[in-house]
Amino acid sequence: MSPRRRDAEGTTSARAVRRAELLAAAAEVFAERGYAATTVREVADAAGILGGSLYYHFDSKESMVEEILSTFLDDMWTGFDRVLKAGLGARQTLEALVAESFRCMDEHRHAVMIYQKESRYLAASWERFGFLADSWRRHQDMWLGLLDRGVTEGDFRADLDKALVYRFIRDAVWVAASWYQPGERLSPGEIAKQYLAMVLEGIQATPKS
Amino acid sequence: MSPRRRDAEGTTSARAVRRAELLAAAAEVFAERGYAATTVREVADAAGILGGSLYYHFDSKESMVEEILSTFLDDMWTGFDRVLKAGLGARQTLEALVAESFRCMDEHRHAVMIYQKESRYLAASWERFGFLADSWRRHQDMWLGLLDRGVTEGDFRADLDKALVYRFIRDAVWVAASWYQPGERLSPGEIAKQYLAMVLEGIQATPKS
Amino acid sequence: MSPRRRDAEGTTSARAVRRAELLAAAAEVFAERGYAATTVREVADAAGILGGSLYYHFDSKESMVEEILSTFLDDMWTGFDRVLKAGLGARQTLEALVAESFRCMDEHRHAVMIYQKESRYLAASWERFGFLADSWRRHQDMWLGLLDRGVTEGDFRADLDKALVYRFIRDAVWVAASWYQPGERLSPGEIAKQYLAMVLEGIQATPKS
Amino acid sequence: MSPRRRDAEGTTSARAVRRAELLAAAAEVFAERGYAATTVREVADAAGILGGSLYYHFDSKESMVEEILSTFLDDMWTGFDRVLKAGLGARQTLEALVAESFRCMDEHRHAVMIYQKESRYLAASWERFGFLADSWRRHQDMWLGLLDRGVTEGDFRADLDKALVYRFIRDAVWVAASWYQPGERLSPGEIAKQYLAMVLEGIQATPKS
DNA sequence: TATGAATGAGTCTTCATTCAT
DNA sequence: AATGAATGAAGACTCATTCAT
Repeated sequence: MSPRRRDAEGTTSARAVRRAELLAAAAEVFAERGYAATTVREVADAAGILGGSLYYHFDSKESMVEEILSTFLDDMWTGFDRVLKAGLGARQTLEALVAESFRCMDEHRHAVMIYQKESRYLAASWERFGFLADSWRRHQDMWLGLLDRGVTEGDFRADLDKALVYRFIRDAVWVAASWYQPGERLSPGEIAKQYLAMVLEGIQATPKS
Repeated sequence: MSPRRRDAEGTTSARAVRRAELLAAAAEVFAERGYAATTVREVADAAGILGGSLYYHFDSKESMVEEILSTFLDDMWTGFDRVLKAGLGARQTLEALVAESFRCMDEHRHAVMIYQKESRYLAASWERFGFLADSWRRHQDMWLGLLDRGVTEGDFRADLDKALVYRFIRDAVWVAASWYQPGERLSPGEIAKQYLAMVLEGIQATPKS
Repeated sequence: MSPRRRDAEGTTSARAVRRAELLAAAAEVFAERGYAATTVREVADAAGILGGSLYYHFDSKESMVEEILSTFLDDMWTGFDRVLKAGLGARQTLEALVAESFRCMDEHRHAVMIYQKESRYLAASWERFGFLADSWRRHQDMWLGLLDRGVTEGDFRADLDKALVYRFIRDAVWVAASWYQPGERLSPGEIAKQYLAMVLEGIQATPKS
Repeated sequence: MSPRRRDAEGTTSARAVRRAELLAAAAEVFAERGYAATTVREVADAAGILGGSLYYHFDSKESMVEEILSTFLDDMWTGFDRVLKAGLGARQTLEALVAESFRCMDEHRHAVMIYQKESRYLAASWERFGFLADSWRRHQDMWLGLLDRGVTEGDFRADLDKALVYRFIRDAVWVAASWYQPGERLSPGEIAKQYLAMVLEGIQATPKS
């Protein structure tokens, strides 16, 4: 029986638990220092073992990031799909997506940072990371579609360049990962609320009419 | 007049011109691939010379990024300082800063991308990059001060978390560097205008009153 | 008992043994070819491993010479100090020091050669090798002091320039390292005896009185 | 007419003068830092020109040392041969050789240092430096022959190992180059006298008989 | 499961040397 | 004669990876 086999019955085996621990350590270091600049030894140090020992659990440094990112993306798209299937209006969909994004950030903070910073480089360098480019494309389609619908339905302004708006929202939301600290002052929900306020209504004081 | 002569009167000497060319090539590659993941050979290839030849002009890979970043930051802060000294109201200051940011992005696109992605890593790893952390701090002080003033003066909404707003604007603006292509559809000025519209008024359709 | 265990009680751990082996190989090559002219690959070849593998054990080429030299100097000064504390007369002290020098040469032949040839360059180039200059100074003080005492006590001639005599002895003794082959014709003790005969009595045939 | 041609009629051409200047600068740096550790740029710096410019005068770094050393050796052997042909007794020959050695050291100090430190490495590494090994052999033959004669003629003690005495004298004399400063306290002649006193009579105080 | 020693490809950097000007 | 930009081979060092224990 191979020690690498996926656990048959979904039991969270000791092995899977250890993998998750190691990946959490790896994600933190990758997020902080950048994937390319991080050595396997640094990952191992963070996990409290020696460099070579990581290779008992993982094939390579690459397969570590891959697993970190795909785990996060699976979760994110599960969440997004749930929202998209809920049959909400454009504006409420947007609100739900932003909320979902911040929830993801709360749970996969380091993965999100890596996704932000390294996607392009990874996708461009190795075929196995093609799924990252796919995810960005899906992201774009989702948002452009939503913005279209929102304008049609009269929820969103029609005088803005949609490609610009898409990037504006995408970036503003995701870059938050780089400063967000779980368990700090603001909860993901509160941040989402304030972000939505800014995005939807702007930061300008409304003239008392 | 020999090109060898030290340039006394600010004449751009042949040497300085060559340095600038090489740095432009380096900036592009660093921006695309990431500093750590870029090899000196790739930089040299992009410049059309051999790896070792770069060391005639620069001490090290590090000193190349250093010069790229400091040149950009000098220009940026010169621009920002000009705006800040102009004695404008909070809202107009914000508009001018955003416009200035996009102008910088137009001129130093790759440097901006590097500044975005690598600042933290560089500043944390080597003392010589302390000026990056300084710049971020100054950035933050500038924006927080401006937001404060804007709220006081009644230009900006008072119900938002200022730290959040600061990061929101900072990120939304700067991350644009990662997709902005000089000479494409939208000019820096137009992008700035649309960004300001979103930031100030939001993307929500205004209810016909 | 695992060889991995940290050696608490001064047990020579496997690691320390390996280091010593590698340093012995390095010392031989450095002594033969000169430190600067020796490549890390040559050291590794001499040790039967690959270049990169040396860096598992040592930080750098520099730290290899440093360890070679400091190990030797520690031993040498331990020996000299023992002699100096023995309360012998000047002449006997000189004899004991020369004997001790040849014993050191027997045990640390390559380190001595390196000490002879590279001290000045190393000490002048890197601060970390300041201990070499210190050792030379101590050497000088020791010999000048001894010669002074010897003249005072009537053991040594008074008509010679002491600085010259010091250098004469120092050089004559230590340069022997460059031709001395352990286990050859003459033992360290015999060489010391003959050297002392020359230094003390000269090579001139004594007139039959 | 090639610019490299040897001046036909022994005229000290401007070219030859410049070569000598450059070689003097090179010798000083080689002596100080060691041949292998010295860069061509350092030689050029010492000469006040740029690295590449040296190649107008010399073929290579190697040919610089070669010329430095062969010039010195030619002079030295001319001097030694004059002494050997003078038909002196063994003891007086020895005195004359030592005196001649110190005269050479005075005139070719840096070359002597290089000869001392780099001969073995150079001779072992490149065929063109075979003349160095030849010189050492000739040296050895000369001294061993002289010592033999001196013992036979009753000038020197018979109870010493001749190979040892040879090395003793050779080293003691030549290593002086490493500390000798022309124009300091002692003249070459005085140093020679004191060295001879030590070598011949020893440093021991002679019992008042 | 983990260790620790080693591998070997690859990286940054140095430097002797060339050459057009 | 000398400059300064470039070459290209080689050197020190790094690091992902392997493997016997």
